[in-house]
Order: sequence, then structure tokens, then C-alpha cells
Amino acid sequence: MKEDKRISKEESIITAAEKVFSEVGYKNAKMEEVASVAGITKVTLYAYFQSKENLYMAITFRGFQKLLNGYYQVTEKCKNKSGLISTLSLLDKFMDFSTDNFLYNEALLNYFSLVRSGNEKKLSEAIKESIYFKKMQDIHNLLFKLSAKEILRGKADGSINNNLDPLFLSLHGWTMIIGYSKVLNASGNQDSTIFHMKISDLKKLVLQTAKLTLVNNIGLEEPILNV
Amino acid sequence: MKEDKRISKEESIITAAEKVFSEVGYKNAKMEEVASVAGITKVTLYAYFQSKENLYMAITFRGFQKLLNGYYQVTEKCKNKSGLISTLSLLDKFMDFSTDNFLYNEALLNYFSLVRSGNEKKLSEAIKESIYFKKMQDIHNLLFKLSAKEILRGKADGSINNNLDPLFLSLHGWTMIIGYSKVLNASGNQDSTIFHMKISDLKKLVLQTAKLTLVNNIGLEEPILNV
Amino acid sequence: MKEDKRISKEESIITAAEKVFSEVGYKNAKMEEVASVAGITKVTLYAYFQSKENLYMAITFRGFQKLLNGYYQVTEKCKNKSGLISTLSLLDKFMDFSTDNFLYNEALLNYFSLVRSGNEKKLSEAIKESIYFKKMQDIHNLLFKLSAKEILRGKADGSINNNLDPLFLSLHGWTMIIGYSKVLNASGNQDSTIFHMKISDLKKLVLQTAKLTLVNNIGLEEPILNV
Amino acid sequence: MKEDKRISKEESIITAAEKVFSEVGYKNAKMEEVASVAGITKVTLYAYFQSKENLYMAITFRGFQKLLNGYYQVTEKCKNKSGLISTLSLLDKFMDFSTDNFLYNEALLNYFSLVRSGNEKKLSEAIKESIYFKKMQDIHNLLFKLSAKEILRGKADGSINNNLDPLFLSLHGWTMIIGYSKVLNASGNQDSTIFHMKISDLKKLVLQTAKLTLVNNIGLEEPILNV
DNA sequence: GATGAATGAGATTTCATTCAT
DNA sequence: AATGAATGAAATCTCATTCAT
Repeated sequence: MKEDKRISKEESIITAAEKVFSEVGYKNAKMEEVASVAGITKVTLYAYFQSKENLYMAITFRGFQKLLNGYYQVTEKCKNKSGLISTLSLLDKFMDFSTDNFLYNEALLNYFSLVRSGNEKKLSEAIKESIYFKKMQDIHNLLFKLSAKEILRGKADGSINNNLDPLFLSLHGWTMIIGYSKVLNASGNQDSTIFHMKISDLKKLVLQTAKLTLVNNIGLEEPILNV
Repeated sequence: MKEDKRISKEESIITAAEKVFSEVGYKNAKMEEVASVAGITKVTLYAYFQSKENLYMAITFRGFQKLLNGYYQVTEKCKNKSGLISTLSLLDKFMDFSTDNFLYNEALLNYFSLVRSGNEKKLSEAIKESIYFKKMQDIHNLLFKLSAKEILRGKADGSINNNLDPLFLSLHGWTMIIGYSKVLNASGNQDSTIFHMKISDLKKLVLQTAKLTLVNNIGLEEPILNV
Repeated sequence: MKEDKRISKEESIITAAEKVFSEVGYKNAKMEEVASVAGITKVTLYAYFQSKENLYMAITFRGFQKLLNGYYQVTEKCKNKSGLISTLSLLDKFMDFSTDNFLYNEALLNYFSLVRSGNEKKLSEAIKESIYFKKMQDIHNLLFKLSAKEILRGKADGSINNNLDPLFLSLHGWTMIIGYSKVLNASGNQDSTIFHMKISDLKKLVLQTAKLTLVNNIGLEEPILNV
Repeated sequence: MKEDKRISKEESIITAAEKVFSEVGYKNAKMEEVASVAGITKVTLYAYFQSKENLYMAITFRGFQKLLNGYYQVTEKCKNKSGLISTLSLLDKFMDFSTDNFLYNEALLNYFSLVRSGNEKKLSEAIKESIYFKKMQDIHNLLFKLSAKEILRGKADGSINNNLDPLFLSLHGWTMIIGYSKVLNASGNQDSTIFHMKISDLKKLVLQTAKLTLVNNIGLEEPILNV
């Protein structure tokens, strides 16, 4: 009960923070304002989230969770479809997620800038102490694994022919998605254009490319470049 | 003469800033520290660079130039090779650049988030006034155009068969590279039993995928997902 | 019964508060800590004592009572002795009290700073509402009156010859005691080579001085200073 | 030069703080307000004085210095007078000082509450770190010594006959003065009455008592109290 | 009455940026 | 152009006190 209440309050605060951060951006957002929107005082806000950065990590975490839920929904819906379709659907889901949740997308990209092996110094104390930051390592692993699982299924059902390690292919998928989401982040939204090209077209191409990669047994021979 | 001196001082400041930013990250970096490392005072630092953001723009500009130089070197070296090889070599170059120059890579990505459509309002005064920012606006498309040019050459010499707009394909290449550089960070952090793949392998796969995309006439039909 | 219980709880809280205040001083003491030492929660603490100041008043009141009891004991014991001896014994008692009960002594002094003329405005609401504060106002003159009474007796029995108002002499006695207790602290802190005198010696001198003042008919002519 | 400027700025801040503290009292005084009165910002205020407590210590220190100056003036003016007159003049000076400088008097009394041997815990970190607090130990020693010196002179010139250690007599003098100043502090000012008695009369009596103590060769035999 | 959570007011800190000399 | 000092805006913290249950 008590715990429930705390969690629900946390959630409402995060929601308020999302509103404020979305409107004015992380840097310009004031904790005072977040508190006010959440209908609490600054001190209470700090009682729940120990720092502005931690609050942002909480938002990021929520974004990750939402994405994870989406992943679960997709795999559930696709359980009777081929592993390939399931895998591509995950990529599709991710891209839609990035499109529909600008704040989360930004947060997620920020997260990926943060997690740098062996570069502790870049992490502020506040982030190091953020429980959400710690939790996120697990979730982001999980996401990798979930798509790896679908890839594995695809290999089993014959829809995926690439013989590379599923986790590796999963990682490669992320490569394309993250790149896409970054471009999206820079562009504003899917309907906008970049160099006169629609972002939505980029999404289609990413999916096609992913499909090609999975269907064909592409190996790791380096193309002859001689540069 | 005076101008030379000023430029050389600017350079040394930028170098100091790169050192500091690399170590602790942009956000945690203090102007005081930058000044100290550069062997000058804060006010002098401000005399040269009017804001922290402008200083970051200066770094970004340097990164830009370095990458651009690399691009020129590659196209020069590949001028007798096929357009495909040249294009892939550019991607290869970019990946190396991203891996080797974390700070520049981050800065470039940050820049592209800044410069895109509809973001005018989000630009701080400091950035709007940044001379480096202005300089970059003139040349930031160059990178895309350079690779688009090689793709075009590839189409001409028959090594590239994809009929999509070269600039678009060029952008698609970027997405993969960007994702590659971001994912690298995150995965490098992981439990090695899970993500035991080598960075170089991921790079190879990215190149293979790019090659597939360029060689085959992939269109923009969305794969049937039905989710 | 209920009332008894309440009182006993109040007492135990005051005892806890005395412990805490003694250790860290009134200002640094935290209500949280007092509650914790008393084995209750902060809110319960507030249910018994409505403010930190009121709690301090309660302690003061206890100190008052203790001193007053001491005074009664002394006058009782000295009822067959001269008024002079009785008066000096009161001063002696007071000095012992000050030395042995630092907290009470401070509290008493603080109280007298509070209660004096023209300070109405400076009294915080919390103090004005303090029931202990009110209680004390009824009895705080008692101490003076008690010693004034003994002085009066001394004048009657011929042991005291000073013709000044007994209450005034009583007050003068206080000034010496108060000073004694304050200076003790400061000098105890000093380099022992300089202030190598014993506390007990200072006390003796104070008593001697008081005796001199009482025995001789000292008036209020200002000594000629010409400065 | 630089140092001079800093000191002069410090002084002007202390003056501002005295103004504010006098008006509303230490507890109610806001650092923001002090800064504003000093014509600087809060941050600058903190650059000079690291805490509110330290600022108060600075005021206290100033009070001590002022008192010390007064002491020097008195001894200078009295150099051709007897040691007794000089000593009594010091006491007189101190009492006038207490009367004329309510804030300093309060601060000084507070200081004497603070300096307690072996009770480090009562000192807040801020006070422990206060350079003014440290400095004060020296000054308050000096004050003791200055009057001891005059007492010594008095013994030499025959105006003082008490054979007790001059430093000890000096301490005893302080005892009376501090007590007086505390009563003064409680009463408001010299013209006010306490128990229908004038504070100014108390001052006279204190001086008379001191004179008696110095002139007569009072020893330390304890009056027979038998309590 | 007891409890956990919240409030309000102000102290303190951090830094990018600016000013006066 | 260089320097030391100051500013402004917001983050963060501390604690007595109060509220809701």
C-alpha cells in the first residue's frame, strides 16, 4: 500500500516533468516549475528525485519501459508469424516509438551518449547515484535479447537465413534504428523532410535494408576497399 | 601577423577545451578549467570564445574539417576505383572517425540536432551568434554531397544499381554510421559473455549491409508486417 | 490517570531533549533527534510540545524549579543562621547550580533576556503561547524575592549593614553569579599557564566580594574616574 | 592595495550586517537582505563570509576590537593616574561599551556561551571554520591581560592592596562586568528599570564593589556557610 | 494519539557570464 | 588584452512545522 502510493506519486511527478521538459527542454526546465506542475513543492520533488539529472533518468527509464512493453506486444502479436516478420516488426515498432515520443527518443539517445565503457568521469555524481540509470543497463540488455530471440526463431522457421550470431544481428539492427532515431531527432518528425527527402521514406529503406540483411546469409568478409 | 597570433591562440584554446571536454563531458566541463588548462584566465577565454556553446561549436567545426579532410583524401585515393568502392570507403572512413574521435563524433551529432528544421527557436542566442556555427551551416551539406557524388559516379560506372536519390542513399548511410557509433558505446559496456562480438565485426557487417543496399535496386515498398 | 500518563511522558521527553540540547546546543539540536532519543516520532513530540521553543521553555522551567528547590533547601537549612550566612549560602548554591547544570543555566539566562521590559515584540508567537513561559512569569521573581528576604533578615539580625534595597542587592548578587558562570566557560578554555587559577578560588572570591558588599554600607557614589 | 580593498569591502559588509541584525535580530535576518543593504549580491556576500554564523562572528570580532581599542584609550588616558583608577576605568569603559552597543554586547555574550572547553560538538562546522572565531580567543585573552597589567601597576603604586594574582583579579572583574552586561542585555538599556531599580545604579554598585575588592586585601578564605 | 509525507522559508552552492580597472 | 571581483539564475539542502490518514 505505502509502496504503491509512493510509486504512484513518483509516476505523477515524472508525468509532470515530462510535460515541462517537453515544452522547454531539459536545460531550460526549472525544478521549481516541475514541482509546481506536479502540484508539490520543490522540497518534496527532491525527496522523490534527488537531482534534476536523476529525474531525467527516471523519464528515460519510463521511455525504455514503454519501448519494452511495445516490444512485448509485438512479439505477442507476431507469435504466429515468422521470426523475420516479428524481427522487422520490432524494428518498425522502435521507429514508430521514436517518432511518437520525441522526449523519450531524445532521452534514449542521451542515454546512449552516457553509457561509455570506462569513462566514469563523464558521469556526474547525480547520475552515478541514479537508481534509474542503473536499472536501465538491464533493460537495454533485455531489448537486445528480445530481438535476438525473434531472430533465433526466424532462423528456426527458415525465414531468416543469416548465420551470424542472433545477438550480433540484433545489435546491428539497433545500429540502424538508433541512427534513424537520431536523424529523426534532428529533423523534428517523420513528416518533415531532410534534403527534400521524407523521413518516412528513410524508415522504409531501413526496414528493407534490415530485411535484406536478415534474409541473405551475409557474412563478415570485408569489402575490398584498399584505401 | 596579429591575426596569425590570434588564430594560433584560438587553436591552443580549442585544444585545451577538447582535452577537458573529452575527460569530463561537455556538461560537466567548467570554463574555469578550460581556461586553466589553456594557461589563460577565464576572461581571456571569453575574449576569444564568447560562450561555452561557441567554444563547443569551434570544436565541432574542427571535427567537421577533420572528417571532411578524410573524405577528400578518400575520394582522391579512390578516384580510379569504382563509385561503389569509393562510397563504401567513405562509410569506412566515417566509422573509423567516429570510433577514434568520440568528442568530434558527439559534437557532429549534436550539431545536426541543432541545425535541423523547425529548431530555430530552440537555438540559444549564444549559438545563433557563434561564428563557427555560421561557418558550419555553409559546409555541413558538403559531407552528404561528397558521398552523393560518389554514389552518382557508381551509378554511372555500373557499380551501384540502386535507383533511389543519391542524397537519400547518402543519408541512409549516415544513419547506419551514427547508429554504429552510438551502439558501440553502449555495447562496449556490456557483459562480455553476452556481447562478445568484436567492434570490427560490426563495422564489417555495416559495410556489407551498405553494399547490399547500394548494389541492389532496393525500393521503398514497406515490408508487409501486419502488426 | 490519563493525566499522570501524559505528565510522565512529557517528563521523559524533556529528559531526552535535555540530553540532546546538552550535547549539541539548542541551535544545532534537531527535533527529529529529540524525538528519536525520546523513542517517539516527531509529530508526537509536537503533540506534547508545540514548538522547539516551547520545549526549551519546558527545560527552562525545570531548571527554574530545580534552582528554586535548592533555594528553599538552603533557606530551610539556614533558618537558624544569620541572614548574611543564608544570603551567601544562596549565592553559593546558585554558583554550584550554574557549574553543575550548564544547560539550565543557559536556559535561565536566556529566559531572562526574553522576559525583560520592552521585549514584547521580540517574543515569537511560539514563546508567547508557551505554557511554560507563562508559568515562569509567575515565579521568576521568586528567586529574587527569596534572597531579598534573607537579606532583609540579615539587616534585621544585624549581620547585613548595607542599606540599599534588598531586591537591588539581590540583583547585584545575580550579576556576579551570572558573570561567574559565563566567565568560567571562557577561561576554562584558556592556556593553563595564564589562567591557572582554580574554579573554586574564583567562587570563593565572589563570595568574599558579596560578603563585603553586604556587610559594609556601600552606597552608590560613583568612584571618581575622570576618564 | 588588493588586500586593502578586500578588507574595506569586508568592513562595509559587516556594517551592513550590523544594521540588519540590529533591526530584526540574528535569527530573522536574511542573508539576501544583508547583501542587498551592502549593495552586493548574495553570492558575493558568501564569497566574503562563508556562512551566516561566520558573518556574526565577524561582527562579534569587531565588537571585541572596539572594546579593545577602548581599553587602550583608557589605559593611555590613565597612564598618569593610579593603577586603581585605571582598572576601575576599564570596568567603567566596558560597562559603557555594553550599554552603547547593544548588538556587540549581545554578540559578546553569545561568544561567551560558545567558548566552552571540550565541547566541540556544540560548535557548528561554520563556527569551527570561522577565522574570526579563532581570532577572538586571542583578543579575549588580551583583554584579560590588559586589566591585569593595570592591576599590577596599582599594586606597585600602592593604590591596590589585594594580593591575589592580578590575572585572577582581572578575571573576577570580568565576572562582574559580564553579569552586568547580561542584565543590561535583558533590560534593554541603562535607563530602564528592573524591579524598579535603575540599571545605572547597578553599574555604580558594581564599580564600588570592584573598588572594595581591589583596595582591601581580600583573601580566599571561604565564608563559613555550613550548608 | 501516532505515523509518513509534505510544506515553507531560507541557507548554501555552482557556474556561465560580465564588469571595472 | 588581462585580471580579480561580481552577477544572476537556478540547483540543492536543512529543518521546524503541519497535514492527512
